[in-house]
Amino acid sequence: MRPTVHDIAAEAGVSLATVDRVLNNRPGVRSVTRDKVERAIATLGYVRDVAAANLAKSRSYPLIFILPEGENAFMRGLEAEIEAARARSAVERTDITIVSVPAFDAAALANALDDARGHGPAGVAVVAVEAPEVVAAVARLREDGIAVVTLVSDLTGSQRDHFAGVDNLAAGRTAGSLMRRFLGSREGPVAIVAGSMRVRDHRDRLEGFTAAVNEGDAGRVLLPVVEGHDDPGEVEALVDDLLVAHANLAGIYSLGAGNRGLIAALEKAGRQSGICAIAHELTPYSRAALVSGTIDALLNQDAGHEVRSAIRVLKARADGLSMIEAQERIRIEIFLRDNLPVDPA
Amino acid sequence: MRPTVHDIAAEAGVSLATVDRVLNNRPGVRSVTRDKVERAIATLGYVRDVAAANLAKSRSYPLIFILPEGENAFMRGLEAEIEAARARSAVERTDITIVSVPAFDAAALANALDDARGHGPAGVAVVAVEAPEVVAAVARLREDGIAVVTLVSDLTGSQRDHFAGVDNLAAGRTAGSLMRRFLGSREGPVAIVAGSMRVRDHRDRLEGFTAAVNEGDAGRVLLPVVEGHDDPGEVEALVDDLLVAHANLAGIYSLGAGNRGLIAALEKAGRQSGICAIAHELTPYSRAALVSGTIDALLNQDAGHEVRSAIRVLKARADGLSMIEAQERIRIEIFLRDNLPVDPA
DNA sequence: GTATTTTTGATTTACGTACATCAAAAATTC
DNA sequence: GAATTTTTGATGTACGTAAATCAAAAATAC
Repeated sequence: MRPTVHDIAAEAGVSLATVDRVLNNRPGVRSVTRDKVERAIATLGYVRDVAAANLAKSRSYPLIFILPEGENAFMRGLEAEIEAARARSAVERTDITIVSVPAFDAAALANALDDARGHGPAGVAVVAVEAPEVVAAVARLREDGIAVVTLVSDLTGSQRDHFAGVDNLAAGRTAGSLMRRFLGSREGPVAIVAGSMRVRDHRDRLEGFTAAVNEGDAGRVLLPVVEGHDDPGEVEALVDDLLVAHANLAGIYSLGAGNRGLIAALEKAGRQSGICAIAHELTPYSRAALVSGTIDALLNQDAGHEVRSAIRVLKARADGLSMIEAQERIRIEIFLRDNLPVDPA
Repeated sequence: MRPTVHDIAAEAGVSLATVDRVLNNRPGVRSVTRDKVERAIATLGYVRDVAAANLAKSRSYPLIFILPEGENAFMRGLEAEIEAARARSAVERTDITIVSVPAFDAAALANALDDARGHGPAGVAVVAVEAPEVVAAVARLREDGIAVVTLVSDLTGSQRDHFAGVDNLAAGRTAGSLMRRFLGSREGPVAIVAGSMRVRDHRDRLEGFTAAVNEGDAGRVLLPVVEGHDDPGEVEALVDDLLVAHANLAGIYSLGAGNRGLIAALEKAGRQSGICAIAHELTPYSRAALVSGTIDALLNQDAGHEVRSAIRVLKARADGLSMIEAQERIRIEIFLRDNLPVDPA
């Protein structure tokens, strides 16, 4: 049987009230006594029964999720997963609020973080934009003892407790390696379409891709990176131009969102162009393009996993508990036509 | 605020005791009254607070894991994950027992299942071997109201509640597709090394691979499947023979375990042989071979995820609760040298 | 209508923890 | 050594559910 507070009291030779004072760092305990109790806790290997504690406290976890607005299919999928988590609120004792901010707008994001702080939540999950004011806003949250998790895109130099997202350097490398192997000896340059170099994940992917696609001998020519700001229309125009300017284009790596535009441009050009296309994130559009052969490979991060992970970590941090590291590792999923999960629709 | 049993009692106009009788199907309630209570439950959207209920019941979940013995690195890794879960028993209210049985031995497995039944656990997780006596043993467990989850390898036609493992048909297809794309126009046949056709996962992988590697035109010659029974020594001898017999061998697909033998044979032959090797399961050996370039791609199933998933599902089933489907989907992970997770060691 | 059985209500204790109150004991100050 | 402050103990209530007991009420049988 698992030891309880009563066992600690007996072991330490103090009353239940004193054990309670130590466990919940309430004042009025001499350090000698505190030591006795802490020794008893260590000896018995006591761990607080979180379920019972939460019951007694009627605890709930108010959490705030901040993510970019706009028609980015991945972000809307992420939001759907947060909604799904909200539906489980009763069971999980969470109370989730979703806040939308303009994409790639550091000032707006910093404001949203400060607003969140005003509500005194137990934790905040945020899709970060890298900027000093955002780092500062996160620091303020942490000073108030609010747990912070970055979601999808990390925030360099910040005090965030955890990053719920993939290793984007490795993701870029993986894309580069696949591009290299899929192209084999085929001639022609490779184009790269990004969203914005303002977000860490895009920068990381670019770096990884560039390194891996030319690993060994290769000598593959990479065209200058173009930015489509995750906007389908913008991306489509950019890819149209690329296809015109480079008749012998061998491959395209789309490392951001707006794949609807990429797919439209490629299909206009006719897939017989034989261009090897690698993109990110499984959405209804990109899925269809993978099945039809317009896209050759998709790298994906499981939005549902990220959201559930963020919630677990925020709850654990709010209670000062540890987490199961391996469970919170977000995988870089590689989808070919052959290993697509069953369509949920 | 979430409704409680008190709210139901008030809503239905009955006493707390009656609500309790209905909720825990105790006898002695007229069907008219039972209906009243059930309507109140529906109206208020009551869901039992599992944490509070478990506290009141001092409930624990005795679980039994049955897996094959032997030096199969993947299975030993799986066992380590079960041990890790056992270390969390106090927090998760589980009480986990591990049972080992000879590999590929249906009779021994059926006996182990019957033994497990004798202990009256809340649930059983089992790495299945396909055989009628195993199916029958699982049926007996289910008759006793014991939840059953198959782990890694499924059991066709059985009454198991859930399968915690990957879609091995898709895994085989994925391997085939990668082999086809990686080989490109390179000449030469492809060899296939299996463990045993007695387990469902190996049969499925073979089927998927065969279909995908020759998709489209391809016309790749596949050598007859050889069985190494997941034994490194046996596998090494088989691969040695293959390399001698087929000087122009283009690729090898190892769909079972015993990769230590495969790697040894390939390295003896010298990797300049330029054979494209694709195998399953990330272990210390296969990881090193992937890094060194002896193996080109590894398909993996996350043993930790499978174990945690099995536990979640068994607990939920034991309580008659539903699960988060997406969370229990075990992914087919594709590892290249470029997206290897950080070495835990 | 009485006797019997079945159904329902009222009440209590328990699970492990949190939190509050008040009295008693110990330590500190002067 | 008395007065004051700090520390500790004893006790009770609460969280939401489970489970048990016993009495009261209602339904059924004869």
